Amino acid sequence: MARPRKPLLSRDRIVEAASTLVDSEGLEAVSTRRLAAELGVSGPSLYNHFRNKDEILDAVADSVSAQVDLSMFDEDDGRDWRAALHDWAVSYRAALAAHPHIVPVLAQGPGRRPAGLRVADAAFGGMVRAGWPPTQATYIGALMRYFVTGSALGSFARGFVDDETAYDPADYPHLGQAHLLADRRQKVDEGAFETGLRAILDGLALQYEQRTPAATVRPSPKRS
Amino acid sequence: MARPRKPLLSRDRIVEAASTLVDSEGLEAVSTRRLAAELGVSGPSLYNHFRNKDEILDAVADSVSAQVDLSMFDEDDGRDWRAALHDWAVSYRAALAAHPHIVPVLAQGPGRRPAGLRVADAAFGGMVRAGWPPTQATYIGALMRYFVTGSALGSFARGFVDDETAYDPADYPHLGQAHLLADRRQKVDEGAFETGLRAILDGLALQYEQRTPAATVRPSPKRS
DNA sequence: ACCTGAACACCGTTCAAGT
DNA sequence: ACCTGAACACCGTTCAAGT
Repeated sequence: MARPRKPLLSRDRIVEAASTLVDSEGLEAVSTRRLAAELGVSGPSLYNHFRNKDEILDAVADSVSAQVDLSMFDEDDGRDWRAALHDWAVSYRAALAAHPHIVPVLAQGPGRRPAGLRVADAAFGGMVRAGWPPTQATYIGALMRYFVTGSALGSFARGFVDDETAYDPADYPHLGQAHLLADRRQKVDEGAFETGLRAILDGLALQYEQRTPAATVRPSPKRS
Repeated sequence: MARPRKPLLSRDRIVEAASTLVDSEGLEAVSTRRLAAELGVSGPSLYNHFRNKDEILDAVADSVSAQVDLSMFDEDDGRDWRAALHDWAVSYRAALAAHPHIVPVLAQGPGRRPAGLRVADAAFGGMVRAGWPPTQATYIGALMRYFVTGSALGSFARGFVDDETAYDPADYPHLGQAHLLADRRQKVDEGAFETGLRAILDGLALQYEQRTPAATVRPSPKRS
């Protein structure tokens, strides 16, 4: 056929097909040839739209970042910084959990992914407006990302073998067999996320009270 | 040559060579053929010692977990749970930071990696002995792992392009150009880790005070 | 500009054959 | 038991050729 009058491909179509493939069969199922076949074209066609395979995967990862709700950081949103951070973390984690196979790509720093940077930017802006010093605001955005991506990636619920005999209790004196069951593992992930999120927010609240009252942008929430 | 009287390979030698290769040239440089060449054997030889390439990488990851200091959870260590958790997190992160290229493998849950499970087991045991209820102790081990692996993996210091013009300020109104410079990024990682760790420990301390004083592991955990 | 087939330099893994 | 070369079924990417 060679070149058709209407392009067969577009970046969006490629990203969409790649996302579907990643979600249904995992990262390793994505080869340029397989992906091209899924799109009804030959492998090298993709190189008219992306420089290489990594850029395609980056774009897939970024499309997940784009689904993270950032409205809690809007100027006219009523919530205080703590509630905003909480809601953000929950939305962030939900977005990643919906596409677990791409998380390893997404977790590797915001790098050159626009939506990933937008997430960092929004959180930073929200914290500064709430009265956090810029340096601290940067740290908060980063540490929340560490925690959320870490929890989405390093889930207890994944990577275990569902064969209790694979884990000798003598090797792990404290870790009961119960911890290694599938049901239990998912509860561990949820509990650990909630516990960790609460601890982070409580701990940040202490730091907020003690912060050097340098930059306040609005009336000032002060301590209650 | 075929089979020599003394085996040319061993699991340890393979893991060592793979680690060196991962550290020096990154994950993608590790192919079974390249690794075998580095060891002076042919590719398929590796399959006498490992079932597949993934098992080799798991072993490399586990050798990093094995370097995490766990002595702070020893029965006769004087530190309280908070100090133990702090020192553990710092040692944990240092171990990962020393081998950044294998972190994506390591971060994917403790799975079937013995040393990874031993890390989880030790932390759990230490928290229970300090008076945390078992459920909370499990959560703490998991959430700390999320945070530490997330910070080692998702570092701001990696994945950025060192070309300021690549990031249009109009796209990220709050994120100044300064954030995107290499020096700055490393400081962000350190600051974010310290700030996050402190927040987690402070927050957990609040939860510790309010915990249901149900289980203290010795003399007898039974409440009834 | 955008797609193609052919080609290059690789992969992971299996397997029969050697000792 | 442990290594080999050959082979299979793949890879990512380049490139000249087609429209």
